[in-house]
Amino acid sequence: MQRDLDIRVAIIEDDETIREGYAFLIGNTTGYKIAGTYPSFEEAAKKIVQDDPDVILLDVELPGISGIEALPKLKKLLPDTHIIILTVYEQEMLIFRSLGNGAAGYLTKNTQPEKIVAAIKEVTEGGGPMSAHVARMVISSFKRNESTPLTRRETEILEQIATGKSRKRIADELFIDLETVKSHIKNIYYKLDVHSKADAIKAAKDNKFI
Amino acid sequence: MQRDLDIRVAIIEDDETIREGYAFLIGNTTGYKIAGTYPSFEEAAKKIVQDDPDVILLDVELPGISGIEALPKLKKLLPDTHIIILTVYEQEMLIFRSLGNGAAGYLTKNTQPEKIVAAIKEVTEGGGPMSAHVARMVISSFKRNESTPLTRRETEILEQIATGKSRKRIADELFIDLETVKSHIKNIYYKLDVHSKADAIKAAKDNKFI
DNA sequence: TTCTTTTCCCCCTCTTTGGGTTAGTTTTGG
DNA sequence: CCAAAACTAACCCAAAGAGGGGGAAAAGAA
Repeated sequence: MQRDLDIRVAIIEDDETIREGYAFLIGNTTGYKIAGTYPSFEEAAKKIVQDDPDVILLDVELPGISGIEALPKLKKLLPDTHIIILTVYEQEMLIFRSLGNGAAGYLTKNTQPEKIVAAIKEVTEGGGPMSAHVARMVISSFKRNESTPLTRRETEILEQIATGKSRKRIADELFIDLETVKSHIKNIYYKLDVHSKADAIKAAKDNKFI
Repeated sequence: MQRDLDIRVAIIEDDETIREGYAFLIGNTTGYKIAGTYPSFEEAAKKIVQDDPDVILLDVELPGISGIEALPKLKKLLPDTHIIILTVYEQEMLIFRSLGNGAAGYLTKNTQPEKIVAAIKEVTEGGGPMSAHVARMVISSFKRNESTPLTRRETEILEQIATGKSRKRIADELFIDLETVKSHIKNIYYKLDVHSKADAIKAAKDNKFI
């Protein structure tokens, strides 16, 4: 086995059974090597830089500093290392935050062993491992709520407001009068039961009206 | 040529050159047949049901009713027809929303002819929006630009601004003075070379700083 | 026709924004 | 440890914008 060509994998996971199970699996796969295993981010921070992994498997729910919080810190310690999030949950928010925080991929803990190894290989080659289930969830999150109380024009105007544009600018771009935009906004606020821009944007996004 | 075995393709695209180009290309490929071509959704709505296509190539930016708006209407008219989105720009959000609304795939208009035909074949065989290519795109679209000129605090404040909150409210929620928020915003504007909220949000989103 | 949507008008007050300039404290990196 | 960067805060100003009150005409769809 040529040590220098192996993909070096680190595991940060508090559950010993899972941690050792993954380590055993990966350590016994040709082309892969365990660079280190740690029960928490605090432990990992001490040694992970000299252990120098190519890929880190990171549990989202760690004791102390959570995986989500640890993500940017790990990225800073090891900018070129790919991080794959491990979680039992498959929740939208968590996925978005993980991906937005620099994770290269996302795996649920019940993923089959072969797929875990395949995912590690994939991220080192520049891809992102994403199960069809997760992909479907992410894509469906872009779906609008069809039972919006807002009319087409109101939705359009609220979208523009959400980009930070002024009422005047929206009026100009939609070729309508400023007063018309104001009227629409009054109706939007009434329908969403809010009294400010920020609350309208939040209410609309929460309900997927925009 | 056995008419009944051909894959029937419809094109909804306002640009005549592109429309006829695609029609010529597909019509002259063995196994494919043009079921109809239309310059707008309004035109398509009149005849597309009796033209009965297996696959529809749909432009995102149509005059009148846009492609995005047309998608659910087409799905309702022809529930079993696969729809492939056509776009000039790589408008990620638009593409994702399309996928969420029932599109089976997307193609940019400069795609090579062979790939267009391949994409049509793929969707008729069940390859949908969960292809590795699309999944990769989803992940990369959530990745922040690591070489942001903005500091952590500036990014945080710009994110808050992007939600429509006032400076006062941001100051309160971050437990800092309004004047501090103003200072940060001045620095943000200077760094992004903009002079307004809307422009800062756009510049930051375009560059994936937020 | 009737209802909804879209359009536009007037009034008002108060908040917010963008910009100029300076400066102390804290954190971070070499 | 020291210097640079980041974060914090203060003062000034004019202009623009936001939110809310009321009303009403025109266009479209049901």
